Amino acid sequence: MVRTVGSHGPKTMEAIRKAGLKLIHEHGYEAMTLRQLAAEVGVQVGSLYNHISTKQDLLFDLIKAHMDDLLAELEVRLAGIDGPVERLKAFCAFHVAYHILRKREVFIGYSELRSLDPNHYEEIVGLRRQYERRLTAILEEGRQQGLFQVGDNAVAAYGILAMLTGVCTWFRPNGRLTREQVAEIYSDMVLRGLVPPDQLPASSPLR
Amino acid sequence: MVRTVGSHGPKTMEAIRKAGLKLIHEHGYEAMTLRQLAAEVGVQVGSLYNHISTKQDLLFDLIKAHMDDLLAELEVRLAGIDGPVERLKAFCAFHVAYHILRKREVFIGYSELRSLDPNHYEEIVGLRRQYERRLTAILEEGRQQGLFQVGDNAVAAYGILAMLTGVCTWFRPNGRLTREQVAEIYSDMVLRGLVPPDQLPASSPLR
Amino acid sequence: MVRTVGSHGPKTMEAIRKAGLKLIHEHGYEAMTLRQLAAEVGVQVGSLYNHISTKQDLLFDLIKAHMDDLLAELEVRLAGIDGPVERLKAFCAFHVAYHILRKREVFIGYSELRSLDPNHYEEIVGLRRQYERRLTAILEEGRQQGLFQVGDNAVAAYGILAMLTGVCTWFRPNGRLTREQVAEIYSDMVLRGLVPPDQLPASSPLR
Amino acid sequence: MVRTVGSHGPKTMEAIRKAGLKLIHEHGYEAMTLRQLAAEVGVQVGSLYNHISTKQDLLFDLIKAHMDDLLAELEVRLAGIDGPVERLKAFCAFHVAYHILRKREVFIGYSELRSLDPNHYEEIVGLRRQYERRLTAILEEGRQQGLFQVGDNAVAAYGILAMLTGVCTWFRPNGRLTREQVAEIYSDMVLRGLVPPDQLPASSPLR
DNA sequence: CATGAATGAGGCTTCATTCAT
DNA sequence: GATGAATGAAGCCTCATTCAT
Repeated sequence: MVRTVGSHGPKTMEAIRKAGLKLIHEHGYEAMTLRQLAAEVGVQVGSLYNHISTKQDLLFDLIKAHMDDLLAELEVRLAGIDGPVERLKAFCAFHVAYHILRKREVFIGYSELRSLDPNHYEEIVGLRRQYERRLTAILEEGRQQGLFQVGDNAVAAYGILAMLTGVCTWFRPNGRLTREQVAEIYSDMVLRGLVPPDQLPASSPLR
Repeated sequence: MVRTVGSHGPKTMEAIRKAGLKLIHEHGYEAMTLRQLAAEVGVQVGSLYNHISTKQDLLFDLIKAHMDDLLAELEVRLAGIDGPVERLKAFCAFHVAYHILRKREVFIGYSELRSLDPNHYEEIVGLRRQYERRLTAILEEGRQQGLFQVGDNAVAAYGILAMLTGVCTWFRPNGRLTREQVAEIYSDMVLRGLVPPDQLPASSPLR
Repeated sequence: MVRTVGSHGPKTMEAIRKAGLKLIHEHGYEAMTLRQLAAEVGVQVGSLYNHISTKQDLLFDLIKAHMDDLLAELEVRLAGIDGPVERLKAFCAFHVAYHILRKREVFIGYSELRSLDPNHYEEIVGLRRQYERRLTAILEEGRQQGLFQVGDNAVAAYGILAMLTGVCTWFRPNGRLTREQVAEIYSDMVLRGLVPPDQLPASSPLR
Repeated sequence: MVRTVGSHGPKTMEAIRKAGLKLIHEHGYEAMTLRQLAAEVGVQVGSLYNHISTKQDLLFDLIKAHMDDLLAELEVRLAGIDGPVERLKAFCAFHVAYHILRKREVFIGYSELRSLDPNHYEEIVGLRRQYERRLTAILEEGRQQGLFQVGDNAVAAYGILAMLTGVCTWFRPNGRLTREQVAEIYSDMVLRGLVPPDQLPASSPLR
């Protein structure tokens, strides 16, 4: 249990967020105690309340910040990319990369939804729907242009998201495959699941 | 909220398991209290201890029983089916069906792993690996026979499992699609992600 | 700090009420801690919650029981007594006696009103008004019969109640005066404050 | 809720006393928190300690100042008044007026005595006794001159003080009666409770 | 087997107070 | 003189677990 003794002043809030992320990821929100959190930060339990208003609020803050980032970075990534196939590839690559790099936020964002207060829950679910709509819009566009063969638009979106997100479960930074390789493999799988072979871009080797 | 008031005799243990499943699914293991459980069963808290030895043990029992069933039923389903393509289709259909029918067990089996004691954890993870090996074996067989084009065997297995398992997240019993339709859609997506078009069985319309 | 070690079973609730009365009287509701209460009862803090639902509820219970008793016993005391003068004397005697015998309940009933939840507060204030109306009814009756000379009915009632109630502040069980003597002195003062001398009953010596 | 935002300089202490008076009256000393106090003053919690040394000390200051004022103003009021009957009337009128005008100080001075440290408690009780002795001296003088008929000197004093003080409980500034009328009514009641009718001054109509 | 009550640890939160800036 | 953050104790309450009846 690392102890950043003497963390002080405006840095404390950042330390709390970081420690909260770590502990909630490890033990779950319900199982994490503020004693653990305070110890990890290197501070007395009561001092936490100079920075957060409630354990519940800390959870919401973390998830909200994650969702905001996710949406904002996706926007940046898709900007200027045209055509459903290229946009889908970009989406997949982005999703995999983000989910590898911010594994813990992602995990918490999914698994601790039920620990949110009803109001907080609604807000986060709304953001999540916004994100999903980015993908369904691409699928719909591709379908209308006759590029994608999709049994059901929504089912396909759910399936794709679940598959891509699964990367969090097993990816290890120093494993056999690099982040880019994994993104490539997944993008391929998704595209081949949707695009008739003769429409596949030449750049996608059937390796 | 079913409440088997005054449940007696050997039925109580069954009621506890059922209520536990429900409550852990709703609130999570850490968040569920034995008071809630007792109330759901229609019994006083102390009485639970005539049937379970520990809250932790109840969790393990539920997950273990689920894993045993999963493995046993898969065995039954694959029995007598030959050829990687057909076996893969059977696997997908089974996985989807089971995950739809026993949503709560499945969810708990994934999300509450971290709440298990180390020993219990190891045992369950072992069973889970057994299950995954059933899939990788099929993939490997298909690859060796030149039927599947897989970038990476393990990555493909993880991707497939994550995608199929995702069905729990969104499937609603009385929704637009039947269980069979969903199984078909998913099987298709998986097969097309792995099998070169000319190898696809005629029975799989590219609808 | 007396410790009734081993208090058990159905006696515990009674012990809690008794200890609560004592401690709230001594330190005030806000200042009394459940640690103190549990220690006084001879029990762990958590055990209190097998008998009370909340610190606030204990306070309400104590005050409510006191008000119910006060009203019930007054009814008994006034039963069968006729005529405003005799009824006023009986009221005074009863009030003084009750307030001497149940000093602590009385004190708490006054001073901790503000610590009650709004709902509880309203209920108790309603009962208190009922009690005051018993006195104003007597005063009004006496005034209509020309027996009492009262500047203002309500002011007189408040004045009388405040005076009589003040006995709690100073009376000591083994002091110079007996409970009956004090009741007599107070009754006299009240009657002489209201009744013209020629209407005073012969039984009230101007000693 | 007046909020003197940004109160500066020597005015802050006065604002603290005023806010303290209000909040202790409303919630009681134990229930009032320094956070509430600071908010009411329009200052951060820590800043309070530039003006007070302790929460306990603030309480003592407020009560002590009240008692000092009470004694000093009584002295002024009684100065130059001769004869037990007139002095008693003056005492009653003063007591009622003061208790109406400084309701909150009075209330706190009674009800928060028990929240004082032992040393502070003794000092305040001493001052209170000084005040009571002013009344008993008048009663004793009247008795020796054969003007008052008192069953018991001390009991009478307690009774009178309790009655007069009770005015705090119900008087409303814009109610049916003026402060002067109430003082008159109370004085009458007290005098008639003590003075044989033939000794009553002509100025006191038996209205 | 069920119950009700006890335990002791620990949960989140708030408190009065201190002190560097 | 004001501020914000730290402290450590303590607040009420809930928990899983035990056990006599």
